[in-house]
Amino acid sequence: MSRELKRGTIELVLLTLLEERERYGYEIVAAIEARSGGRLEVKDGTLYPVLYRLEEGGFVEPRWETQERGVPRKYYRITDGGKRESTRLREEWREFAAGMGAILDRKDESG
Amino acid sequence: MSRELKRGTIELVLLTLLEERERYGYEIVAAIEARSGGRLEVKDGTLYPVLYRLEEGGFVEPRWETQERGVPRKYYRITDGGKRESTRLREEWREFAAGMGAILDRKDESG
DNA sequence: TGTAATGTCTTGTCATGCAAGATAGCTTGC
DNA sequence: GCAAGCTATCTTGCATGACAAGACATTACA
Repeated sequence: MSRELKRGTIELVLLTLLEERERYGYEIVAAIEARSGGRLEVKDGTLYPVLYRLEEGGFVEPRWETQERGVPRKYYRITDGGKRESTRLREEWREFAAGMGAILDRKDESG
Repeated sequence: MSRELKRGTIELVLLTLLEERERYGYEIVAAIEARSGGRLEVKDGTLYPVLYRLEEGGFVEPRWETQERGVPRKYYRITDGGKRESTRLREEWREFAAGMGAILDRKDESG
């Protein structure tokens, strides 16, 4: 999938997944691919910087969890501000997708 | 509308409009805004470089038309290769939008 | 021993939308 | 005559962000 198409959408994807429950980065990467039926893929080198941006914006909060075995995991929880941001971004996405649809799907000849 | 969301979609929008008929740049700017119901807007400083990329790729061909009055217009015609590219980009967009929908619209709790 | 999976993080690169400006012809109004 | 505004194309430089590539650490399995 084109790199450029994803631009501006990853924040929304992350916030949407975190609205359901706390998750850690590595888990999110797999969730995105599974949920989208393999249509979307986000690399970890992309994901972590996005999580930091969200954290700086106050949209998510991290929490380290040490495992009995294995590497420690950094869980992210969405904040109230994050939920509002998620709603805003989702609306923006819908508007954009509707605009694309209006251009791509039109069958009449006006304009 | 967010600048980032548009990335990677403008080529498809232009090719789609040019599949209907020959158009010139200034006309395309207005058509995009009108067609999308104001949801999409592309600036001329964006449009012309995109047209050059499409021309370099052999997807469109320009033709100058001198008006009886007014500034000369550069009309662009889509090529066969451009039509194939348009189909390819449209399919890519549909896959991407479907992937986004799968993540944003899911109501069940699996995954 | 080495290979792969899990897990987080950083640096540098590249593509591209657009702000801002230039250029030029025509029209309208003062 | 001249300013303002619309039509129309073009260029330069900047900001953004996805990601390739690598580092690092732990666990598991051959």
